[in-house]
Amino acid sequence: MTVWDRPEPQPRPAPVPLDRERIVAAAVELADEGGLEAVSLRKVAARLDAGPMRLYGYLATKEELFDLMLDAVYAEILPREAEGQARGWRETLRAHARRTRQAALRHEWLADLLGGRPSLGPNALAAAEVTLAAFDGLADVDTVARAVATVNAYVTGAIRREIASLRAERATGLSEHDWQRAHGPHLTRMLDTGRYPALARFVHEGTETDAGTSFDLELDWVLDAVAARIA
Amino acid sequence: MTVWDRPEPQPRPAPVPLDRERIVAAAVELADEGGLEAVSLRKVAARLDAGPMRLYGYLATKEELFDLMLDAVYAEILPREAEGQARGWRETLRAHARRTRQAALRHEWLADLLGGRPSLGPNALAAAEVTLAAFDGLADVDTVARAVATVNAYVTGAIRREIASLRAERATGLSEHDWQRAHGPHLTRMLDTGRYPALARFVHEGTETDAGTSFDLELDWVLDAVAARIA
DNA sequence: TATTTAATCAATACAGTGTATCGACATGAG
DNA sequence: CTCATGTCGATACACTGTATTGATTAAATA
Repeated sequence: MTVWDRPEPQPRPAPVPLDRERIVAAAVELADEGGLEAVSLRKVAARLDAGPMRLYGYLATKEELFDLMLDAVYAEILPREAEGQARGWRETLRAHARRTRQAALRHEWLADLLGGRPSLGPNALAAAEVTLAAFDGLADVDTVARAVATVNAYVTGAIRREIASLRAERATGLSEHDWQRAHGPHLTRMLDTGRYPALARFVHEGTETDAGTSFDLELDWVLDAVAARIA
Repeated sequence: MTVWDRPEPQPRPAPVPLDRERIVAAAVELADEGGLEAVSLRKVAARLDAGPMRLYGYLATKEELFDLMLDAVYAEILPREAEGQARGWRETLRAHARRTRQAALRHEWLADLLGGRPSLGPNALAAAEVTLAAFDGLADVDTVARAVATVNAYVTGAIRREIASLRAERATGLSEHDWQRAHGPHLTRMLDTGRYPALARFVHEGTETDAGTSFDLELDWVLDAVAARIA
């Protein structure tokens, strides 16, 4: 019995009208401001001028709130009606991946939720639908499923990596490149031990590439891999 | 100033001798038994017959404990000395990915930590070193960095996905295939709405493939993509 | 060796958490 | 107008991470 199975309680002329949408919106606000850890049922309820226990009419547990928040973000990720299926699987997947990344930049806590549990909300399903439909008639179901799974795994991992280093940068106030050299004297000291010669070369000689560009380039590698199996 | 920067306190003839290794071992035990959420500083300390505050001589914060736990797992992931670099980048990367997955099956909480913050512990660095060294002389630094980043992103995402559905299965006591059909009546009902025709086809017609096999196959796709750019 | 200094320890305390319980209350039905 | 249903919010509980504080111990000095 998940959130998606239980109907919302009927609205009542209460001190403050309440529904899941409002609850989730408040939670998303809090998370945008202070990360997932800033989301507590008490604070969410407070934003809605309600007692904490009031929420338990709409949610069975805090995890369910996270599920709802995630699905709310999937709503943002869905393609506009306009940009239809006419563009082929590759463009569809690429666009979906990039929108997901953009959503994660707007809502950094998305990185903590992505891939954390199966997403079965209506918007997550709709996103899956769009993606799968883009392969209609192009390959057998299992190949398509594998293709989508592979790309999604990459997207999840890449977003987590990017957000993780974004947070680390923010915590130290340095760019990633500088941060790698200055992060505590630790990394520098480790590299100077000579125990990581290859790694040292990469840290020193590597080019600092824009995260968005890296994401797109790597994504293209993965899409190429898929293309090779679809054709 | 991170964990890696601070030396361990000198051992003292205390009621119970303590060091980071022992602390991390206790934390890992707890996490193996009850997941990350079962790890509290109080419980870790209790396992070591120590007061909770005692740990703060060895850790500055709970997050640091997680960092140490993650690095402890990286130690398990490192290749045995024997199986050296002679096998080429592809085998090196593949083996690393599979060992990472195996570690995640032993320590499911790894899925929650992977990609969560930059890993700069000695073992994580050693793992990076081995991986990067496998490309020595085969391509320019930036290409190699991109290759490794892509594969790692896939591995992170794929492991999270697998552990997530493993947990969901366990929670409902059903196989994934059955679970998709039975998960709350929700998914079934959603699919029956006809709003997700492509998705419905995949759920009904898709073959239930062993997770390990899927991981390996998809990994090979990604490795192919890398190969195409290295050669 | 005697005394001071420094460090480590455990206890206490605090503010916060998710959620179970339960009495008060308001709403709809009869 | 009365009664039953079901929601609401207060209280309570067990637990969390960690700041603070004195006591106790070991090391350094005289």
